[in-house]
Amino acid sequence: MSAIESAVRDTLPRAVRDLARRVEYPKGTPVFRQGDPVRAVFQVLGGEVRLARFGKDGAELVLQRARPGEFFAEASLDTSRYHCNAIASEEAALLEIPARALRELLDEDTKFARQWAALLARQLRSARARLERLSLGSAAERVRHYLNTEGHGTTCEVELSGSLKDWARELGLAHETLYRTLARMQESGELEREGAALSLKAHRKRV
Amino acid sequence: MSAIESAVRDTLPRAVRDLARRVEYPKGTPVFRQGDPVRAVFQVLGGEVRLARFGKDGAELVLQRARPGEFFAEASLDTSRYHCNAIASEEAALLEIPARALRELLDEDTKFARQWAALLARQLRSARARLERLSLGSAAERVRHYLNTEGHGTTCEVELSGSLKDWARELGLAHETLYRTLARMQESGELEREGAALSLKAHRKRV
DNA sequence: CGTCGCATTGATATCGCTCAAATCCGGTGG
DNA sequence: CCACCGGATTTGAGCGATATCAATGCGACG
Repeated sequence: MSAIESAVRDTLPRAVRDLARRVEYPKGTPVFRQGDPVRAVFQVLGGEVRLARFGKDGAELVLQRARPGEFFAEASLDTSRYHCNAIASEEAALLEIPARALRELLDEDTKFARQWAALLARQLRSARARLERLSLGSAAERVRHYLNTEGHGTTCEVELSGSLKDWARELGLAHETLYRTLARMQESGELEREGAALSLKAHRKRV
Repeated sequence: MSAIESAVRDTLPRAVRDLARRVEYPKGTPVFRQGDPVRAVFQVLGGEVRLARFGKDGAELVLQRARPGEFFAEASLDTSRYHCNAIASEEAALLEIPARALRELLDEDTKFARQWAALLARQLRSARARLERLSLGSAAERVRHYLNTEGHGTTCEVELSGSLKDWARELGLAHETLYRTLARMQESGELEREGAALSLKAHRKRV
């Protein structure tokens, strides 16, 4: 196990770590599928897992991208079945935390229960930020909103983790539209771009 | 206080009820504003409260509509400032639960902490459902998704609570588009409509 | 070297948004 | 009781932005 993995793992209370098991999934492997009975909650140690649903037309909708340190399926803890599909989009190392044991721990350890609630609240705020973003009408506004929301520093710097195509889907745009929008924003000098690093030039008020 | 209010109130543990205070807000009154320090979490006893943010262009984005029995600002419990505006869209009676006391209660009462976590998880699933909906490309798909997701029974019946205009904003559509879409869906026989009651005729597989 | 997926750009069509106007409806005041 | 008002509900017309289809370059990988 890498040092990074250890660091991630250490964010959990010992009690949880003792419950958990380390598992690995090759790229493209499903961790669970929609409708499967809920057996565990997961934390990503390394790699990436995507939570998605598929529409009848086969279009994939990514609900969440879980990166190292992040949890997923945590909203399913008190349901009987998973409500979406989890697929390792990169080779992934996961910490598998049995649901039953976690539930018991939540009943015993109030400190951990508080942390858990805070985790859920954070996810909820994040989901609402995405909602706000998707309700914006134009592509440029969504990009700006993303940078304002997720970016760091006065220039709202963002280091994209995946491909632009992935990002486009997260923004609810066709990837071609995103390319063009970025190009236009660079053209106008509003946006700075070097590979996967984006930043705003003229910083305007937060959304 | 009405019988309904009592029933709502009874869904809370006594310990919380003892902390809470009943307050009323006339239609249009702000309960709190974005940036205000977090003093309380709320449960709606009667009426309706909307949580919204305003874009720089003045457009309102409704993040959540809280109806009787529902909580709001619960995701702000462990933050220092509210991240959106709460406005009574109808005359509203609320239960105001001081944040500090609630935090203490969460540390003491494990049973309540579990309920609280379940509440957050429910909200999270709901937000993700909305996310899924907004990422759909066409107006008709969003309407179908809404009915499939929120509707009851095999025909996905839904009783709209507000105006169609409100619903349109929740779906991320211009109201004119929603009117036309509904009209076309009725035209094609896919949708049944009687005032605020909607239902699907030919039920197809869930999204 | 061939293949595959991402990145990019072009052309076109579609769909939703915007502006406009007419109607309906509930509530209010004379 | 009736006139009037504001907001919701429709419907129309036109524009523009985005999705879609297509083609090309490019880099990674076997």
